[in-house]
Amino acid sequence: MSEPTNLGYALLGLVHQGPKSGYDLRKVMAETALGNYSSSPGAIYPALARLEKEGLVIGKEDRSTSLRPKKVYRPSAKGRKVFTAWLSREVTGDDVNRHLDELMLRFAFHDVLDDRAATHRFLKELARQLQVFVTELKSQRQRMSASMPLQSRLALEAGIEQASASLRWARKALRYFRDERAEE
Amino acid sequence: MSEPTNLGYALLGLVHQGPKSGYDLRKVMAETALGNYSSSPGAIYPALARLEKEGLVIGKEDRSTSLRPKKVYRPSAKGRKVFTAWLSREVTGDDVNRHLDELMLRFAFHDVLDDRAATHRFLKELARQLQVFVTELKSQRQRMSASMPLQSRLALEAGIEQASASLRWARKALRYFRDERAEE
DNA sequence: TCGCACATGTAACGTGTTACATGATTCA
DNA sequence: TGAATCATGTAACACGTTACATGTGCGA
Repeated sequence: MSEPTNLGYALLGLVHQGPKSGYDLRKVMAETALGNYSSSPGAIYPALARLEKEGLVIGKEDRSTSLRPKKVYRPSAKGRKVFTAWLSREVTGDDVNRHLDELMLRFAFHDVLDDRAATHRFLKELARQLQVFVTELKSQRQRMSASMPLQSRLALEAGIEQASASLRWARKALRYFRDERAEE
Repeated sequence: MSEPTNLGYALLGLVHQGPKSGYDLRKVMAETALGNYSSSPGAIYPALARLEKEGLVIGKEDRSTSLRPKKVYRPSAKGRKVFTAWLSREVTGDDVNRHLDELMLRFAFHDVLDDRAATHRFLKELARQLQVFVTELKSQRQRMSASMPLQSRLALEAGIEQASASLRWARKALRYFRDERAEE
């Protein structure tokens, strides 16, 4: 029915790396940068329940250890399809502007695609859109900096620096996914 | 009763720059980087209503132009106090990790404080915490990069680059707020 | 036996998103 | 007269936060 949230996609991505229980997932979320998408039980467990209800993951009770039975999740065929479709989505200007975190999340799981050309395209488009974004921010600075207090101007500067850093990163990352046949 | 959200603080900050209607605020939000905190009427108008209910802003009907009366907001004394208290809050490690956006929002409005020493302290602490954060990310990279797919490793790298860019920016910005008497 | 890590959930709450609704004023 | 802009809102909905609840197995 409805689309997973970023948290949902993060969880779906993690179970692609091997079957995991809710508790396992919580730990990974808490210990890595993925923690930005929350690691609290009040978010994780309902998110898993939603993924299961939508048929994107399959949960199996596991009593192998005599512990309280834990539920281990793995992606379903549909889950794999939805996930790779998400990974393969076009990179839009709006994404770069407002949802850069989601783009980075997608990139972090791009190995699931196992398609160097697709990742190359992703980074290429990301770099292009970041370039546009940086240019926009700079023209905003030019237009408005005279009328802004020093602090606001510097805050805008911070945005420019961060976006520029992302752009440099994307260009550097591109080198790792250059296609074998020189493709441009 | 309850604390304003980032959107609430953004609006409260904007009315410090001069009385503004909901529509004015929507325009500013839509046209600037503040747009990250939403510019949709379904967010702005309820947020303003909350600020008014909490006594942080005062809304006045304005019929000066014969238009449909528009409501113009300005901060109350309490609103100014709450706002400056927010601006003056300590910079914590958790903030840097998960709420860097809020820190930048606070900095962008720091001119309201009109206190160079306070802004200097803010940036100093921000730089310190960013340094800690970058170090943490780098040690995470060291510990885990061997077991991660190339893409995840690069995504972590992106986080490091962004945080480093913020750190460089904070150090540069510090120079603008050096206290007159050399204070360290 | 005491506390900690393991393990899974629920309930209330606030808020942002999307979509809808309404109406005045200005200009072509 | 019709469209664009000014101007303010409401309602349904989904989701994350916080806090709570419950119980197991293990090591000191």
